[in-house]
Amino acid sequence: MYKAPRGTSDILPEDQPYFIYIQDRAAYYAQLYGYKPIETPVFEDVGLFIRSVGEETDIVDKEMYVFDDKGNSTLALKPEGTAPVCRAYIEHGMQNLVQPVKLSYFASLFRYERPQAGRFRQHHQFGAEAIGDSDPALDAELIDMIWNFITGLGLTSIVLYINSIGCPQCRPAYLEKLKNYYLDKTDVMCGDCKTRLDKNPLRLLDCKKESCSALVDQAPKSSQNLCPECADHYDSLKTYLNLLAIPYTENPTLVRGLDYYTKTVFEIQPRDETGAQVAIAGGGRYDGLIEILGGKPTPAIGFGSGMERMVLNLKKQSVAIPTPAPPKVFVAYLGSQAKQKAMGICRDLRKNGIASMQSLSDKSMKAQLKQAGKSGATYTIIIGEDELKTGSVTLRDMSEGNQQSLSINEIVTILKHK
RNA sequence: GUGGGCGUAGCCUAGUGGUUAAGGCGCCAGGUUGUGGCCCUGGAGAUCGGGGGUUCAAAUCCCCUCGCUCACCCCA
Repeated sequence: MYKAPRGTSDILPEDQPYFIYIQDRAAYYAQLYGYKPIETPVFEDVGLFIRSVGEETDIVDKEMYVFDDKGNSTLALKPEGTAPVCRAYIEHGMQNLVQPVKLSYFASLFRYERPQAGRFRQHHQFGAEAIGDSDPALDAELIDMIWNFITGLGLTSIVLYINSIGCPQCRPAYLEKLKNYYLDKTDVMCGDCKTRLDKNPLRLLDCKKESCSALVDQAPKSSQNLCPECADHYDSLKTYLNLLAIPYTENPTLVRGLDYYTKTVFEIQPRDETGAQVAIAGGGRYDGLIEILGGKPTPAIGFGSGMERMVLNLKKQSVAIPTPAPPKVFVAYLGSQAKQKAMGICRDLRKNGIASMQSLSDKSMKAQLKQAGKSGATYTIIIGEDELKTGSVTLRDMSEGNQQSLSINEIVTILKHK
């Protein structure tokens, strides 16, 4: 028996309304804030991700699906959405458009990792990137959009965390300070943190281990070690968020796993979650990325939001979502002549935009009515020998249970007005 | 990659060494020669995740393996 590969899943009809709902709302907000849709390939040159996300990150180091194609290109299923959009920005000369260029996307992303609650090998994100403007007002506007989008879904008890992790001017000095702080404490650090000290010191700050939390509390914070430009940027962001009435929580231990982030970083999470992989959305500024990828120095900011995690929280919070409309009409028949009439009636109903179903395989009337009931149809049209003789159909109201005889020629017109 | 929990029909669950593995939901059919939702009756559907071992006898005990799941790392 074949099964869906580990970490992947079929999004079955019963879950589709959630995804459709989220996509609808996302597209609405993207449009509302002036973001234009873009779609990039499912796979890209592997170098794009190595250069942008960072060689030392887990995403590149151990989570990418990499393969060689028959033309000896080394490709990777995209593990994140920002780098491809930046590649497209550069490739299509979008620096010649009015800046910032605002782009939004839906994408399947692939990471080879052990699945658990809210984490998969293939998942879906809604993301947006605003490229070509360094003003913190843009940061605020983007955060405003994602905040309104997520709260607009009906999710409650969510919290927005923000932080600033500086820029190439101020971060090196901060990282030195951080390392020096930890250097003489290695005997009380957990094993993971010892590795982090060497490999990715920023990560020291979000160690969840009880034993390390005291160290984290006392550790120097990036937001207090910013250069004047970054400090101004962070202050302005907070001013603008206040102005927009977006509730935020400064979180000095919020760091992001991708190398390209600068200045502003943020995450949206459900409140009071004990588990760890709870971020519904995350993003930040990446002022150096376009240049790294071969474009002119261009500031930018973006975010990604996980659709599966939104679904998870919508279900957890029992948020009512729009359900798809059932067919209005089910057409039941008895006999081969009536079957032909039934098919014609269905065709005419559909031509008039009336969603219709019929059974097609000569089932008993009882079975057909049962199927009609299950389908949720408002009405059932019944056509058998009696109706054929008189050129009529029987129209049954499925919730009332009553029925009437109507001319076969009028049935479409009548149903159009029901 | 590391650690915990769990694998019995499509779904949920009973059975923890002894005949043909039980029930509920769902599905199909009949009760109603053309009428759903309630009820009644019947039916289909399970190599008890897979392999090996112990035993007269294994869903049940042991070993291995695969899968699912939760957590860690990391991330949406």
